[in-house]
Amino acid sequence: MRNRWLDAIVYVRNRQSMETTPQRISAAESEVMKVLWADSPKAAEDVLAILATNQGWAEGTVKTLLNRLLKKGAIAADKDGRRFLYRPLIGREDYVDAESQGLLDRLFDGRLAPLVSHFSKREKLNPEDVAELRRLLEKIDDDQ
Amino acid sequence: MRNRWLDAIVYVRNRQSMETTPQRISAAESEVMKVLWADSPKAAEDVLAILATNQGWAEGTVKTLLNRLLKKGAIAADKDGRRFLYRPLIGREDYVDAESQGLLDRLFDGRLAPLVSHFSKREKLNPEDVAELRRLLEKIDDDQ
DNA sequence: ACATTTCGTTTACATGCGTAATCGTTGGCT
DNA sequence: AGCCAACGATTACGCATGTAAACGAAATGT
Repeated sequence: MRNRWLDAIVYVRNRQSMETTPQRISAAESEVMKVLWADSPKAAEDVLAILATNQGWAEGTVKTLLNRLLKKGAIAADKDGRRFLYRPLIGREDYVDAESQGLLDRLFDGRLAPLVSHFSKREKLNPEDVAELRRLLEKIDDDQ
Repeated sequence: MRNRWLDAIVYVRNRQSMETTPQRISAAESEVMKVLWADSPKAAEDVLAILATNQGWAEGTVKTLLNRLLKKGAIAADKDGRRFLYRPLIGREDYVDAESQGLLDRLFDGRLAPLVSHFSKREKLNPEDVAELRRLLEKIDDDQ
């Protein structure tokens, strides 16, 4: 059973080879994605400015990550004069969705309630959280 | 800012060096942990029997993983005649907790409600899930 | 025109991980 | 006593990742 990629979360197809080559977005790469999701397109310089500050990364690091994301097809680069502007190709919602579902699948039988239950048991829910969840459920009910 | 291990989920201290060396439990390793959490102590043979079936792993693979977990201090091995019996040193609850919290921190500002909200927006909540969540909230309220 | 700056591209390198095979030791069988 | 089987320990190896530095080409300033 090929299960090397059971944990593959967000993946893309490599379009030069027709082979299906799922590629995860790594933790470091996802920091870059976050920056682009927050506001794009952005030049490498701007991405660097943000990540240098909030992750302490050097220029080379950010460039490598941008390139790896390009190869993985997770972002695109559009020429803008002498430089490129980068923008995400995969949506943040899809990414979040896949990551979350992956965690639920691995740890909670794919369902949300057991996760909430776990948090409750571990006393990680303060009254505000509970209130917020309650409001959410009400809204969900209203909607249908 | 050293943040290489921001994502470190479950970690242990290497006791020969006093250095703090956080080590994640990898995906494959966590499969071994699952087996031991389900029932322990267990001989390598028994762990293998399970993982050979449900992951398709060869003997060498399982032994490597057991050894890596030992080195990481995530499990212990107690001599039982000529063989060893393995048992977890870190609790499943702690592991699950750290993994879950890690995801929430990375994607949902550390809070649970936004995750639930995300699932709801993505229409990943069927009525049963909603009902279950509602029951949970009631129970939580009752408890305090 | 030439030197310099600025980008993107290529190369680097240690460590972790998935996935085993092989080695070595020790107890048991004949 | 010697051989075999069973187990743990050691070694292997390619790919991913974190973390860059070095290289090269193009644009810019002088």
